[in-house]
Amino acid sequence: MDAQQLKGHLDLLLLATLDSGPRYGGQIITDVQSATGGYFALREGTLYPALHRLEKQGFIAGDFQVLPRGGSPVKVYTLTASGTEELKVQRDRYEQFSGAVRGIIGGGV
Amino acid sequence: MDAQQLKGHLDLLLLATLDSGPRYGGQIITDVQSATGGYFALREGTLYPALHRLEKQGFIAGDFQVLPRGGSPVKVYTLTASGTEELKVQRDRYEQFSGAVRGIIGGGV
DNA sequence: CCGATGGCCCTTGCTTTACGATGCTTAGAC
DNA sequence: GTCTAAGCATCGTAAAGCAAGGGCCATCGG
Repeated sequence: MDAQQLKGHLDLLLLATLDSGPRYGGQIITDVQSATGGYFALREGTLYPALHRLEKQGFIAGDFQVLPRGGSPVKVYTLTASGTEELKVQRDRYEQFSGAVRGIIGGGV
Repeated sequence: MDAQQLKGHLDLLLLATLDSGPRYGGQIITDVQSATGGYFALREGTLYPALHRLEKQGFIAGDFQVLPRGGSPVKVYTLTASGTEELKVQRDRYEQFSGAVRGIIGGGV
């Protein structure tokens, strides 16, 4: 994977991941990796600042919880109402981006 | 358009654009913009450094020419053989990237 | 009871790269 | 000779993912 390739698309991926249910950091990394066939291998230094950005913007909400299986409390992130809206916006923006790229590499124009 | 969205994909767009024929700077900007319905509006400060990168890597070759319509000489860039190879590689990489994104935002997983 | 281990969370500095603004060079018009 | 315009090039800035390191807490082994 190319690091630069991910820039500008990470927020979309995180919002979309949380759209299917709340998760904590380690889970997000695992799920993103498995959902993309191992293509996106997020690092902690990538994930946590991104989560904090999204939380600051009110798109997701973090809450420390103790899991049923015990262990230390983990910070579980949940998509908020405005986060659902933002997901829709970012999805549309990605479709525009994707369509624009196809317009060049696809048509040979 | 989001600036960050373009990161890591610009080289692909430039190679693909030159794949349909040699062009000079101003032409590339115009063609990319029209081929994407105005979505990608490249700036000079974005284009020229990128062209120099690609030229340094041997993927494109620049040559000053005087156009039939006269005027100052313009630097016409042509896709090289290794540039054609690179285009194929980058195209595949984009397909992987796109598939990975779809795996997350599409399936809702 | 106490130290070691591991998972999870967070932070700091680095690197890459698109962008904005600015300047230079050349050719043609007057 | 002077002036204008198009195209080419460059410098500084900012955004964001990455690598590396540190701290905390619960569990495990001695």
